[in-house]
Amino acid sequence: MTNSANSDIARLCKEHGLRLTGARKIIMQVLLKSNDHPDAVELHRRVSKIDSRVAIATVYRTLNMLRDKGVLERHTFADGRARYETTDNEHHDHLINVETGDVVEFRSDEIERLQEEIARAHGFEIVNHRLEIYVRPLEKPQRRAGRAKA
Amino acid sequence: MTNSANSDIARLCKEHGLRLTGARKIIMQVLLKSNDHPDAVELHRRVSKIDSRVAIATVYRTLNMLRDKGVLERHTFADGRARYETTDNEHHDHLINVETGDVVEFRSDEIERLQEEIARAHGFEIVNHRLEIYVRPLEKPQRRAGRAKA
DNA sequence: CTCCAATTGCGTCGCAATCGCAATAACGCC
DNA sequence: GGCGTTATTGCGATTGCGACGCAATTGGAG
Repeated sequence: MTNSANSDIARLCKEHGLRLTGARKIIMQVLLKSNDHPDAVELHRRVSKIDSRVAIATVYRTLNMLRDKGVLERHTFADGRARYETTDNEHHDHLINVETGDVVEFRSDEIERLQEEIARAHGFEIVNHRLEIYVRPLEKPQRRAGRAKA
Repeated sequence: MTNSANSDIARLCKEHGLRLTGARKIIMQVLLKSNDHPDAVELHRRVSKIDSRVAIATVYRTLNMLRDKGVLERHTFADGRARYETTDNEHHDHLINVETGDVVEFRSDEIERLQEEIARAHGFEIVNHRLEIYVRPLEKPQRRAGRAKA
């Protein structure tokens, strides 16, 4: 299992003319197995668990590099910290659970299309966009007047 | 012209039980006449032009206060800095011209509705949302292959 | 005019992110 | 395998935005 990931990482580095260093290996390995949307500090925490010598500056540098190469995407949600995810084939937007911080991905072709329309109507073309919906779990339908207990 | 603005400001302060101080008068006056979406530093720059003694900390404090009172909205676009605008009656989203930094407001009921749908479909209710479309002016239709001149 | 709490200005802090630089380590070459 | 070159790293310091503590100032009610 680590095998395929390893070769992916090696290939990625080769393709972009980057040295396959220890820090890079670990950081990319952690990234690839992260399905959530961790921030740099959280990533550093996970990386440190594997090799505590890796500096957070290196995490930031690697993250920026991978973003520049198009391997990663960086999102800055309302809490301020930047969070990362590996670029996937298809664009998507985010639902953010304000109670837990969890992120759910979604995609709406209809919204995408409407955005295009709006931009064009204003004489623009879209470079990029971001749509974040901050949400809270729906109360389960209750028999009586539900009251959230403190 | 300064008159009506002045009374607006005075009224705002009264309504919220705030002292009508010199700094406040200037900051609010600058805010009311700003149609763009300035950040705190830019606001401070403008305020300083009127009274250079006003500290940026006061600008931040006033901005936060006004946001808490619902008079202002704070947006954090992709560049990181928070930008402010006076709250208007109706929610809107933003088109941001990446070449100039200019901001255009728009609203799409259809997009709003779709968001509701999506959130509900995932078992959430919307607390808040933000949609920013980063755009670039459409090339004017040209006769020949248009080339943006440097 | 007086008094006192609200407000301000200044300096400092906190946090995320970046940077400069000396030390280290990939990797092409032999 | 050993070498030399140069990218990369770790460290500490720094930046930039924003917030805060505190002493000095100042609205504005009486």
